[in-house]
Amino acid sequence: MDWSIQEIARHAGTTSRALRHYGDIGLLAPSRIGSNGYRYYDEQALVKLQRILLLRDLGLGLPAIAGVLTASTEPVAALGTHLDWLRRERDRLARQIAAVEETLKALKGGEQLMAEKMFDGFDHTQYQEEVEERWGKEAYATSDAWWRSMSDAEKAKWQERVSALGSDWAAAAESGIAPDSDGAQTLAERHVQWLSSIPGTPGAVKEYVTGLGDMYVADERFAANYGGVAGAEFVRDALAVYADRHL
Amino acid sequence: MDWSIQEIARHAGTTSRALRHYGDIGLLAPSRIGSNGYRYYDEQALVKLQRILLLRDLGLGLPAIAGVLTASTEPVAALGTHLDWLRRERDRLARQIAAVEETLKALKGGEQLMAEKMFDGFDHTQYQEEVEERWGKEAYATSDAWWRSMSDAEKAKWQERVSALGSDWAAAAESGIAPDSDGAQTLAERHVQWLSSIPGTPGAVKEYVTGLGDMYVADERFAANYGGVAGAEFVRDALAVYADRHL
DNA sequence: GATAAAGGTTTACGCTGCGTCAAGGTCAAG
DNA sequence: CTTGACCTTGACGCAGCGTAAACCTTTATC
Repeated sequence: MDWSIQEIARHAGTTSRALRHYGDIGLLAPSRIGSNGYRYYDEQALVKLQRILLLRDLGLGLPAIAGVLTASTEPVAALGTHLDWLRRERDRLARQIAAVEETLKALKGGEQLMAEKMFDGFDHTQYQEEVEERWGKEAYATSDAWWRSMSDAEKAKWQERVSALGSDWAAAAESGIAPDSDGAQTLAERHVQWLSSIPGTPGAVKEYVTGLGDMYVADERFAANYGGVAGAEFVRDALAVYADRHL
Repeated sequence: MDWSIQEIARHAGTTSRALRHYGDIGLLAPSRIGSNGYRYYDEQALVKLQRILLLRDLGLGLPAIAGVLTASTEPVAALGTHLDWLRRERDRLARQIAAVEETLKALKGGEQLMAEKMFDGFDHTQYQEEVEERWGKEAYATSDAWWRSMSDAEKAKWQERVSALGSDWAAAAESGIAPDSDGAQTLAERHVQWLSSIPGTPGAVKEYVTGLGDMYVADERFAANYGGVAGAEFVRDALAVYADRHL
């Protein structure tokens, strides 16, 4: 009482190719192989195949399925792990959808929306003098050209990154951890990397970084981005430690 | 004013490997290649790279990004298409999560829950005589062994499929479409495939399929699964047409 | 008994986006 | 001259099969 590969494939709602694949990876061997090389499957194999397909429908990977089938893994454990992964994936997708929606909205809304929010409040024209004075005209021109070349979508995304960094700093400052703690230093590293990604700036240069830290504290327009003066002080201290250690 | 591959990679927050990859696929070429073969990137390249990374962060595929960069695709269109895909993926994940959760619940809940709901109301012991009479003792024994060998999770999944099929039939019947319409015939095919997946049954045999159709109408315990007698009649007619055409 | 239609076999590339060796040049520093 | 850091070009690996390619077997038909 057995079936050919096509027959069992139709029975179970899959393809002969998949069955050969399962055979290749040792997940489900034919119950019998004819002298002509044909694969034949019996009822036991069909039952096993249905278990495989069921678990696969739930999204489990073939190795995980193999674990369950050989009883080397508890089904509950395997599905539990899998469920965690599914939920993380769902959350990731949800965030990505939100980001794309925002980007699209910005794209359709027009350009000038972004102009004021540049660099998260760091308007190019508004701060032009300051930047030129501190870092030279060249730096400003380069940075400006860079910003202008970005599309709205890119500007929006940039904004997102900037504000994410800002709120992370604010949260860290409020949590009461030390500026030289691992958590704060991780943020400092992100901050420096972010700075380095702006063309026309000195990037990861000690004086530049510490100088900026001072500026954040001194100028409340900047401080606002990090949860006020207290937050800015935290940022400054963390950056100073980081610069001292790595730059 | 240009950077080495590592430098620009750190600037932009990616890896040198990715940059080589982008070069290989023609997405972003180095602005200059030294006599030693080293890749160098200038500011224009950095800007382009940042656009690439931004779009990639939104989940766009590299080919789609290439389309946007070469201005052969509207960013709004590309992101719109992408958004649709993201949403479908999210929905698929949500359904899968629900399925896994249900399966887990069933697994943890114990075994006897399923025993009565077998075959969506088609309890083995309850209908044993009927099955034996119609299809012989062997068929029943085979089918029974098959069912018993399944885990709760598998039984649950099976239930799900059965009830999905039933409600699809009921909906089709109520929608007023003809039994020989494409929609109904698609369901008939699913139905036959489902039947074929039960070991010990004749499977896709004309007499078996049409006979079952008659049984669904004659026995209201079965008819209930398809939205009552009217639904069962619809199923019977659709199956008859299908059997006539394909079996 | 010849022939054609189904169905079977193995072998192997393709897809996504790089990570990760492998094997070996280049370059600045000690 | 030697390290060590950084660069190069291949090329495999991953998940799960889809999809030819090239070639037998079995089955149905004439």
